[in-house]
Amino acid sequence: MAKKKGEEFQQEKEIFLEHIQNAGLRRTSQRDLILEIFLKTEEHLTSEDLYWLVQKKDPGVGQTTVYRTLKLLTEAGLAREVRFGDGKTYYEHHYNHEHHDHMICTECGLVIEFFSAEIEELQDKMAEKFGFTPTHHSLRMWGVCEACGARKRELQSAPSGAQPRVRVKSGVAD
Amino acid sequence: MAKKKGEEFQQEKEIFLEHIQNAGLRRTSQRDLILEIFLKTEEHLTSEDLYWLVQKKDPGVGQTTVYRTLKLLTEAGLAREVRFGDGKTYYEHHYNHEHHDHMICTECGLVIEFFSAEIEELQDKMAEKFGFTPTHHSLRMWGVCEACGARKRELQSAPSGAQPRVRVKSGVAD
DNA sequence: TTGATTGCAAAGCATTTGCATGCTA
DNA sequence: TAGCATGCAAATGCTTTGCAATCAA
Repeated sequence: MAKKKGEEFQQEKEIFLEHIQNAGLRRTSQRDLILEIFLKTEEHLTSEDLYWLVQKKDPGVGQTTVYRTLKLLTEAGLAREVRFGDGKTYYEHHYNHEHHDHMICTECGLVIEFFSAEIEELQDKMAEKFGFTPTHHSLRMWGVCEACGARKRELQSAPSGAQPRVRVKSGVAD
Repeated sequence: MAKKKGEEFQQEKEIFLEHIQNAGLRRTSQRDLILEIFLKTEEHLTSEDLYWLVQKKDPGVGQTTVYRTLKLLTEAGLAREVRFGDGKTYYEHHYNHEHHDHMICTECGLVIEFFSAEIEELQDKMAEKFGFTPTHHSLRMWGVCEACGARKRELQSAPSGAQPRVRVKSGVAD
């Protein structure tokens, strides 16, 4: 649990530095800090989420820099953008993380990550059938998670207390 | 080709009227016109696309009404919202249209609709495994379509002439 | 008549951009 | 020192909302 500062995520940090050098960019304290906090947070977070976390460490860092740095991390292959249908862009770890897809509970906002090799295979087969060469994809399912399903079955009409972290807007999909 | 006004899409129109009545809403000339034009257009279109088409028939109709009516059509089950990654919301026909997913060419903007019962089945199986009850889903693949792939293979370095209808932003996904 | 509907303008939100200042390499 | 990076404010793009006037039922 107790690790020295800077000892973790060495691989990721090297990747970032390399990307920065290859692109002729510059290393800054802000970028270091944002990367550090991003790597430490094993959740889906928005630019704003990350901004507030960064604020706690260094109130001088601006929103814009967080936005820009997240783009950078994405380019470097460390982060991946995802959307769950509430209009915000979430970021998740990408490096050393197996590709996966998402189920989103429209009741409590829970996000379940899953992976199915069979589905991926069928997708590729489908693409091939159309002469399509896929570079990336996104599969999301919305619905009700186990806990919310059970809760709903019991208390039929009571309004839920906790607010979902991801509130999906109106009727349909994305 | 020559069909009398009002003879087409009777089913859809009835569904719309029914929905309007059930919800205690009112039938208006704007809604009729917007529905009419939406039904006639067998493409993915944004609220703005539809707005301009409507404008040609009745310049008095406002953007807002188109937005609101598209939401209405979605609620009535006649339309479905889709996003292709350019930040806009597209609408497609939903009634009497088999559910399908999308491949989006990041070169020319071509959108291919496809359906795979096997994939759907595996999705449901996956969901079940997590105790998740899905209500709807979205599967999209981005990549290069057949034509663009061929074109790229030939003229390696010439810039493309036509602009894609759907221009996918920056690096990643959604 | 009543209350839903419309269209305009203004507001909202998440994100991006312009620009003067600050700082890496 | 050159020019990338930063942070602020302003701008953007899509969508929603407030509101007075209009109109369907």
